[in-house]
Amino acid sequence: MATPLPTVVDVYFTDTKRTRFSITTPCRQKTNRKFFIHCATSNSTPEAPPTPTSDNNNNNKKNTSLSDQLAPLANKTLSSATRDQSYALSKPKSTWVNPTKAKRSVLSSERQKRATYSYSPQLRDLKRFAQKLNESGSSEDEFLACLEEIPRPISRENALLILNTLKPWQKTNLFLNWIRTQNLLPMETIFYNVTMKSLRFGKQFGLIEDLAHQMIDNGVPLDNITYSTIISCAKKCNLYDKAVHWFERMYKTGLMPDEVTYSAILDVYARLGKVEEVISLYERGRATGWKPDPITFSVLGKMFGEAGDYDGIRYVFQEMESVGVQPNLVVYNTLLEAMGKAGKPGFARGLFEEMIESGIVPNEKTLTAVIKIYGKARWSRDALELWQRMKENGWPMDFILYNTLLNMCADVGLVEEAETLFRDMKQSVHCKPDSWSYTAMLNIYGSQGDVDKAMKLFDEMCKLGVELNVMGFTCLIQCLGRAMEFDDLVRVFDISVERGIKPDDRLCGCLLSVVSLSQGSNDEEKVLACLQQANPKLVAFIHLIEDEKTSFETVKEEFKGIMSNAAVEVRRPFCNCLIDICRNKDLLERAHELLYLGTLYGLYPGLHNKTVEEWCLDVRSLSVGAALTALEEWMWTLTKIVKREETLPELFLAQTGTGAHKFAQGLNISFASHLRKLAAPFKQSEEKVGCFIASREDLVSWVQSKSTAAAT
DNA sequence: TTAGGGTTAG
Repeated sequence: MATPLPTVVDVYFTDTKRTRFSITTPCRQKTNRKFFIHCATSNSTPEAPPTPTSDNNNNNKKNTSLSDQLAPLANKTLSSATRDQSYALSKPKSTWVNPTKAKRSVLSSERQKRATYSYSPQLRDLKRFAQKLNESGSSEDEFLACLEEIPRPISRENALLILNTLKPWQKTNLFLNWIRTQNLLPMETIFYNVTMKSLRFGKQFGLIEDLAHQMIDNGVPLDNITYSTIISCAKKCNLYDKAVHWFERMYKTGLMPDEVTYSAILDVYARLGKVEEVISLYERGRATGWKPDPITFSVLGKMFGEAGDYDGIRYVFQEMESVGVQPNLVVYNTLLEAMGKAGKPGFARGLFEEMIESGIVPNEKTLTAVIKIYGKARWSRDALELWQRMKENGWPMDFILYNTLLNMCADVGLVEEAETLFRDMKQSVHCKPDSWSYTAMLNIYGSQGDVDKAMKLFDEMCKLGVELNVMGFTCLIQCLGRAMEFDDLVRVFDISVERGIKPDDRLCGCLLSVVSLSQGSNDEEKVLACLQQANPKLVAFIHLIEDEKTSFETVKEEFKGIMSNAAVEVRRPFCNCLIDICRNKDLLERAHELLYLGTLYGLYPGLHNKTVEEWCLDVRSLSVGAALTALEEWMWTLTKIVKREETLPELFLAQTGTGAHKFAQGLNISFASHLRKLAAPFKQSEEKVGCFIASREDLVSWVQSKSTAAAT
């Protein structure tokens, strides 16, 4: 569903930074280890730790069932379907405040012990037999016929050996069923657990549930291993509600989860985005003496990363330090990924170096995460240095890492490096270029405007049968549009339609930008016809705004409709292109209306920044047309303020940026030229590139000279 | 993998 379009008022409130939590979890163990995260300052003051209770929790819960004890948890926390955005991370629940009352455990302090078993001495012939079963026909009859030849009477150990060896899941399941129906052995939990593991491989959640019900019906107890297998299978099948259902059932039947089951369910809530529930469960566990392990921290780290919640990530570090857990490779990988998602490339770099210093060797996932972060941050030097280190140290590579390196090259504009890498991939045995690799190359050539190479690649893909997806087509269309090769563009678009590619909002945005480029040429109609197929409403809107008779109210209404239906990430580009289209047609007033509407609906946050000392216009995320419109608007406003003799700051600043992306330069030049046209008193800053500066005196005298000129 | 939990791509 489309995300509702907020107004600036909504944006103001949702963007308001709140201190979401303070750390209340006590620092039980002070360690001397220094996490890099110390460089991030925390304003939160740790509250007093919960007073430890000397008595044994069991004394308090003797007379109540576990499900009664946990009723508040099961009924309130676990079943809560809504996520309160304004969670207060460490606010203790009121039920825990009384320090004289023992806290109820929510998880067992010890992991479930495994029953020991050993295989019979006739291991070899049984293994051979199990192998034969594996190779037998896949029908039930063939399998049962093969079972007739079992070399010896089945014992518990023999049955386990065979169950553990059988694959695929169909055979494991058939064998379990055979043991049960033959009444050869008393059915034990472990038989079911081993079978469930096999079924999980095959993502057979329905069958796992059937087995669980069979256990219940026949009085075979479900233990922590059973529940964690059920939960992890539900997770694997994206059946999170089922995972929650079985977890709640476990509590209701009085079985206490151990740390494995507990972290499995934490992960379920994390994936559901139920951050508050996860924190509540985590802190409840902590408050009753649980020492979480690296897996738990990985779950928490991933959750905060998905939420882009840097405070949350910091909390994970603080908790790890407080508990005395050293991050392992997976925890580092998760937290690196999380840092990237939270938009903290500097901290990610620090964390990566800390990891290397601690002696942990990065794997493909680590390097993929870090290269991606450097690429998105446009840190080409760091990316290239890391790439060099990867080669020197012989760190592991896989095809995802190769493709990530290609994407990084696209992000920072490294064309030759990408070409070399792409050639290496073609020559490699295990990392042949796939659809992702080709798309990355198309992205590079597309951004660079190298039509010949992009089209050559396109032909190569067609010849080799490499699938081209909507993103690949978008890159290609963008490339052809920038090169004004409109006939080829239409041809490529038609091929995409023939291949059943469904145009998404990004492709429409790309076509919209080509419309603005094609204006005034004979090809404008051809491009519009493509856009008409992809998004007819957008074309109707273009016609509407181009008609000078259309009222502002109508434009506003239709604009709202267009933007509400568009994906959030394309709304600003849409608005930018529409403004460009109006300016190309000399519809300046309409351009200003659209900029106003874009601002009203929060598409340009941070366009104006004011402090007592300086006012800044930041047009770095605007198209040329939109930036010039914003500049005009600003000059009009400043003129009015000067004339009204209101308070002004010392300094005025306009930021265009320098086009950190090698492929996206030009705004700076157009902006400078427009400033000259307006004769506005801004000068390119010598210290800060991509910045235009004017003093209050310059501005005031400019306004006064304009007024004098107008009067004479 | 000889019964259970966590990490990589527009």
